[in-house]
Amino acid sequence: MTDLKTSSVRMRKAVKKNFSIIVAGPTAVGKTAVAIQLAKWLGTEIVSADSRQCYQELSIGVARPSQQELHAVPHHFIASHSILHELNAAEYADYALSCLRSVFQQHNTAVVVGGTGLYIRALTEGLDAMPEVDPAIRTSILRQYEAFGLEWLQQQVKEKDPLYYKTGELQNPQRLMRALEVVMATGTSIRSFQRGVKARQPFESIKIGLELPRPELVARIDARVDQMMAEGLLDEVKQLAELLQSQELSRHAITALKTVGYAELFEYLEGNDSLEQAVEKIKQHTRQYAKRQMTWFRKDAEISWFHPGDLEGMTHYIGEKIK
RNA sequence: GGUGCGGUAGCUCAGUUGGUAGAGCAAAGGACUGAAAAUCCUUGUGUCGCCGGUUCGAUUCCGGCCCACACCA
Repeated sequence: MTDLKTSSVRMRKAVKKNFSIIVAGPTAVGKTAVAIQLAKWLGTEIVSADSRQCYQELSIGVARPSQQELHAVPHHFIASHSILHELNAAEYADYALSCLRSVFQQHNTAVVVGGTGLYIRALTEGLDAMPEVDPAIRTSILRQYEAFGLEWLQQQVKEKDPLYYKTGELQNPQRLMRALEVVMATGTSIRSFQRGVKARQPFESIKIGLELPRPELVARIDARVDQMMAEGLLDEVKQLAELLQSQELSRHAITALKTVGYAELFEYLEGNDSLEQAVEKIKQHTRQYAKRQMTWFRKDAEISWFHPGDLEGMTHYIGEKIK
């Protein structure tokens, strides 16, 4: 009798599974609309995987979902953080995972949408555990790099982390500084922490990629940038400039402001470009960004690709997977 | 009409003391483990404005023409 009971409980546990429907794709392809439709269809909530829509201070330029869209389906990781406290992929993974856990208390599916490939990977596969690095070490390295340049950085890495020097990107200051801060903090090469082990997450991922023919995507990007300008992106940037001034901060010190649509308009406000030039650059840089996103997502063999209008195809595909 | 400056890669320009040319940006492809809308890597044949002349050889020198800009009339 008791045996039977425990085995049936076990059965139910084994059958019960949580699914994250991951919606990925380049910027302006139409992810937001698709995610909302899918979330409604599944009767569940959305966790964003967008490294910029999470900032309260950025709205028009990062194509944050509208109030109406946000009311249609509960969203997580949208306008939830401040540019004054920047986050990274690891913090995102922790945050998003706890969002998913709470969604899974009520539902056995969740929709994850976003164009930030690294964040999606961090959430679905986890990141290797890395040692804490004293922020003072980081700032000191950054200051010295700014003072002495790339050659100094390369020399430091060569001396302190020859393994990274042999295998890393020697022209990429961000990576070199990261490698350097880790050896300086721990005495051990960053390579020894990068195990590449996939974490076992409390859900199964179903990855959906959205794709449009390039000319169509480019047309959508151009139209969306024009619309952002019409909606008052320039005012949003001016407000940011005021915020920076009141905090005595340089925009260059805040990575979240190195965002397409913002950096170019700051250049305009600083008198380095005409408004027309700035807008043209926003379009250009958005195209380049979309291309980088496609490069990232294309090599993920787990993604099934759909036209953003093919909702039927997506629901059919998801239905097969979760039944 | 005159004078000056220029016409070289899709764009902005560098250069060749005569042996057919190279940067930045754009474009295309790629990478990516705590900055990721970030950061980085790879890829450059183009009647060197047109027509003549000099020369073994002209994009480079000379002449003419066309075009653009500036100034003078």
